[in-house]
Amino acid sequence: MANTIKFNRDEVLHKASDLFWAKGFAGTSIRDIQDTVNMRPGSIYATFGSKEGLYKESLLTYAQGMGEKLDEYIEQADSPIEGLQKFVEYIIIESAEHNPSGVCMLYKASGEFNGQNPALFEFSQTLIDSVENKVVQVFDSAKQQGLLSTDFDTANAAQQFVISFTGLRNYFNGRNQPELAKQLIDKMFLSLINESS
Amino acid sequence: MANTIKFNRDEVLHKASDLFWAKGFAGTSIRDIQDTVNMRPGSIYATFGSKEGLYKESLLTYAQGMGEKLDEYIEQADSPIEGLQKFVEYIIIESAEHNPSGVCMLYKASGEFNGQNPALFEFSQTLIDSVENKVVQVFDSAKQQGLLSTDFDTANAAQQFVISFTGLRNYFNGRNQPELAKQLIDKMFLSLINESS
DNA sequence: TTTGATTTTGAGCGATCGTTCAAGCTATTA
DNA sequence: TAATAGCTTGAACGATCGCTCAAAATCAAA
Repeated sequence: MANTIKFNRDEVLHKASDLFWAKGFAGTSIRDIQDTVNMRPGSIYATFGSKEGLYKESLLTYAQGMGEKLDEYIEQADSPIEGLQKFVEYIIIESAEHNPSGVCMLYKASGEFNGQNPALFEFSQTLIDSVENKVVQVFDSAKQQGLLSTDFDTANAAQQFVISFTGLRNYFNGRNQPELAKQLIDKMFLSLINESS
Repeated sequence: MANTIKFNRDEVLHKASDLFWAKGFAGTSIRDIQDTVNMRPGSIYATFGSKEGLYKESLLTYAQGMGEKLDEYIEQADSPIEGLQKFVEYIIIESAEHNPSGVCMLYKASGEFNGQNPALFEFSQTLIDSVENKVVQVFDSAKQQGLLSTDFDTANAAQQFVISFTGLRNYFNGRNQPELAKQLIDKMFLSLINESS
């Protein structure tokens, strides 16, 4: 009945996501994309509409991928909070060198688009909010399992977590000091547990 | 003997700095620069060499300007640490709306150039390091004035400060919640003082 | 095997990019 | 006042930008 689609949408989005993550929206050209996803401009535009459309889906792909990674770490760990900490160590220390960028793509987007592209800025903010909400659920889950005191403020802890995590991630962008990073991550989780109850 | 220079170098650099800060390096065109600094391309290139050269000087101008602002706040305050806190409140709360960008230009640069432009990345890292060094001096100064215990770890406090500050700044990028910001800044300084001695 | 709906292809559009440079202008000196 | 050194000007270069679309290719249904 028709010609069939040759590319794998998810694969293309992951590759585009990594490229945008590394080079930013303005710093990435459609020809860069063509080369890394092996598609011709006509197919790209037929599928994603525009550079902005492709970026939007790429950012969502990034956020979902991170969410899934976090789920994996939590599932494998003995407790939700231990899983969260292992996830942080993975992001800041283990995956740091082979990652497209040392900073969170969501914050990179938020910083690039604030005041420049309201639609993409708002979209990035929405995803950032969903991250914080997800972390609240992690703490809630730990609380339900009796791993945190009953007066533990999970919303406050999630907020502190997001702030400290992005601070640490920025600090170790381009800095290769795994043992220091490990120290500061330990310290961060200690403060998190102690100061929210 | 010759025609005279018509522009004010410092004024031009501050305007270029604000533009680069807002739009990023890749997102800013020389024609954008021409319009905001009111210079023709020939003059710009005769003065700064290239877009990269102008950016480099603009980033330095930003860092110096922030350093001077911090000095002002410290001079006006009763203690160095109070000055530091007022400076943070100025950056995150007061100046937030009329600032070119809600995130630190140094970290924006660091994030944009890591893996893309080694020269500019290294330059941004150098300036970031100098910020941390400056904050160490602030804490040292407070210590010398007897405002901190003798075993207060100023290097550690400066490191924690830089991490928390950038975390907070990113968190409040595009978010207008001054009272929450004030709360979290207070909390940050309390932790800073208590945990480094 | 033919038909036809659908996807892929890639040359190329107009706009904009960073940058150059010959020509014009300006203020000091002789 | 004429000469000249140094700055400003802006047209224009080749490259690249995001994007379009007619033509070619593909595969299932008839």
